[in-house]
Amino acid sequence: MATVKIELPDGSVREVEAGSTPYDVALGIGEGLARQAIAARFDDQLLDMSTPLENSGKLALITQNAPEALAILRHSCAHLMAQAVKELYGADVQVTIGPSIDNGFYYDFFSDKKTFVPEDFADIEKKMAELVKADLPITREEMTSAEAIELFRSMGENYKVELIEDLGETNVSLYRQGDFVDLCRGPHIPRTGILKAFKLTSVAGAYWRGDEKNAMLQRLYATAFADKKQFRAHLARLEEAKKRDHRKLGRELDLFSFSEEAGAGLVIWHPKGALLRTIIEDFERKEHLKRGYDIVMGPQILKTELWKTSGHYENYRENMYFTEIDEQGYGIKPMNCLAHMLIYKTKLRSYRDLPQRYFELGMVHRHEKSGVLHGLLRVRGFTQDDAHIICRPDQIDAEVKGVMQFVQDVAGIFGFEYCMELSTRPEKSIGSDADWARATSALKSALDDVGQPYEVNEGDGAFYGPKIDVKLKDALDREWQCATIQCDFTLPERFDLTYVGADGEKHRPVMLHRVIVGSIERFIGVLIEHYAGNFPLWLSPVQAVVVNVTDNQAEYVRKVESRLREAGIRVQSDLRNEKLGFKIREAQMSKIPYMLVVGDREMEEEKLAPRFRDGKSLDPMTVDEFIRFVADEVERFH
RNA sequence: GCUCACAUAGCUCAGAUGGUAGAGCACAUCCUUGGUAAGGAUGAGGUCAUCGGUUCAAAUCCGAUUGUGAGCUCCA
Repeated sequence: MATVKIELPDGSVREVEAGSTPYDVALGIGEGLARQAIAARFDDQLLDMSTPLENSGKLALITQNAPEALAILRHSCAHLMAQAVKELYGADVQVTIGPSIDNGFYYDFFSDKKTFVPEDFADIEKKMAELVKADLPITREEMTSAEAIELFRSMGENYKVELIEDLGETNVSLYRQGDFVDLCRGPHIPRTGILKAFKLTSVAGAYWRGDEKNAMLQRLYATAFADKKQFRAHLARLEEAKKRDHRKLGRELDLFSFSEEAGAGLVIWHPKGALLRTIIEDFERKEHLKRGYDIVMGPQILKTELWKTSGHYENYRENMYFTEIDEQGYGIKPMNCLAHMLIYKTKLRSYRDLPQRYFELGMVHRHEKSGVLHGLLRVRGFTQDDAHIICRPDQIDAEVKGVMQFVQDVAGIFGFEYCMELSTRPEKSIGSDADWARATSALKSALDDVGQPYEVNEGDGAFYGPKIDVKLKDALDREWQCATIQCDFTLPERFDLTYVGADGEKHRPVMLHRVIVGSIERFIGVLIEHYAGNFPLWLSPVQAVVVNVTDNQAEYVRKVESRLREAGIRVQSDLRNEKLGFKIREAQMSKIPYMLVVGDREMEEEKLAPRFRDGKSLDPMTVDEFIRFVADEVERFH
């Protein structure tokens, strides 16, 4: 009998009969391990515990707690859910695909008879639990594509037939558990009994193969974990995210609202929200001036012809709002670049004048599809911290690096981690192949030079050029697209921008579109969730509230309030006829950083007693001391 | 835009099977002057998102519209 040599992760080598399975190997090491292991990695391939090992190689057993175990477990759980659905609803539904995703898994079903509703979840979960209890073995089998097509066709599973036909393989693998069989690459756990913690979470529509021209499927979302403890931790995370939801906090903190009467996706900023915006916008202006940008402003509407010149009319029309007055068409700007082009063109530019960096906090309107709107994170009118850098080709590299540094500085100030992505030419685009290649390599080399790791998204660029996207990671480790740097050779061409070079000839400049936080609206939404509404002192719209204990101190409180306000502190006083505890509670719930308590004791000493929103308090201090204290803290955090 | 669900007082939510609405918080008035997360009493607040239909009768059933949510597709 032939033997093969199996090397284990600890370096030890076991010699086993050819055709032994990972399960056999695991059993040879220990029964506990054999029970714990759900799949195996052989060289670089993932295998089932029951796959025969015909060659020598490195074998690692994947136990339930291994990093790659969760995806396998969830994928198997998706099969379990599909099995339950088929047993419950039979021929009324067809199965399609069911992968594992970040926080769980889903399975897409087609049915024109059955519509899934959340009330079905309990039935499906119950059936899944039964199948777990039955502890069905999950087995793999291989057959030719023709046989598999025959099999699925006989079962009426047309989507599976289509999948196999498109795969174009000679052989495919199938997994079987009880009466349920599914086309699948694997690997899978050995038995259904291993699945312990799962829960259906939601139902939603999804297009077959993600294409809106295809049939709408019904997607059942669910989640699964190796054990109940991890499952509870996941639910706690969801709970935390829900508490931080900027739509909820936005209302509670009285920052902004939306109005059905005004229109969907149009933000209405309340005093505190508008103040917060103003603080961020002032910060932006200061930071841009510091880095050699010029502040400019363009009009809200520009003639339709100009949008034709820029290519927006061709490529972006369906997202634009148009209006017509005196038989002249205008487009409401969805981007800020046009006016910046016009500024550049107002005079002859020398190579010595470049780069020109035009910065605008520009309000743009885009008709986003109604279904994508989401609080502040996706709106129809928003303000970009937009700039267009018009430079010589030899300056691209330094400018891109400058922008990347800017992004990193700002991310640091707000306490975000970040990652970057490079997006290349999409199908619908303008410009020559050569320009695209140059622009793409310019961005790439800037990324490479600073040693910034990045992912590449093929075909994800803007219609006029490739881009670097920056994703911020918030306190809950969620990613948000904010900054983007886009390289554009096309617009200078279309607008015939030129500069006079050292040689006295006219040359074509290059343009970089870039935003740092992206949209002020979205960024504030992200900030609210990142800080859970507890803005750092320098951002808090209300930094302190002066609270009296009894009416006796009312006049002194008013005096303190005006002194603090004169010192530039954003302060309120709360003189309402309520008990101290009540006022403290309200101030704390509105997440005001400092509550300044004033009773007879403080009044006599001309002091105030600060208390932080986390409940900690400081020793009483004078008004001047508090003013210095606040100035220090603001200084330290930005 | 597509699929499914939802829309009752400023907010959070009750209101089987059709018979013109209720709670808590918030708000107002009064009492209370109370030292670090809710003092008490009284009161005012709703064309049940909008429009249409079915019915003797609609918050409740049906349709359309608007808005919202979860996704899909798209995106700052």
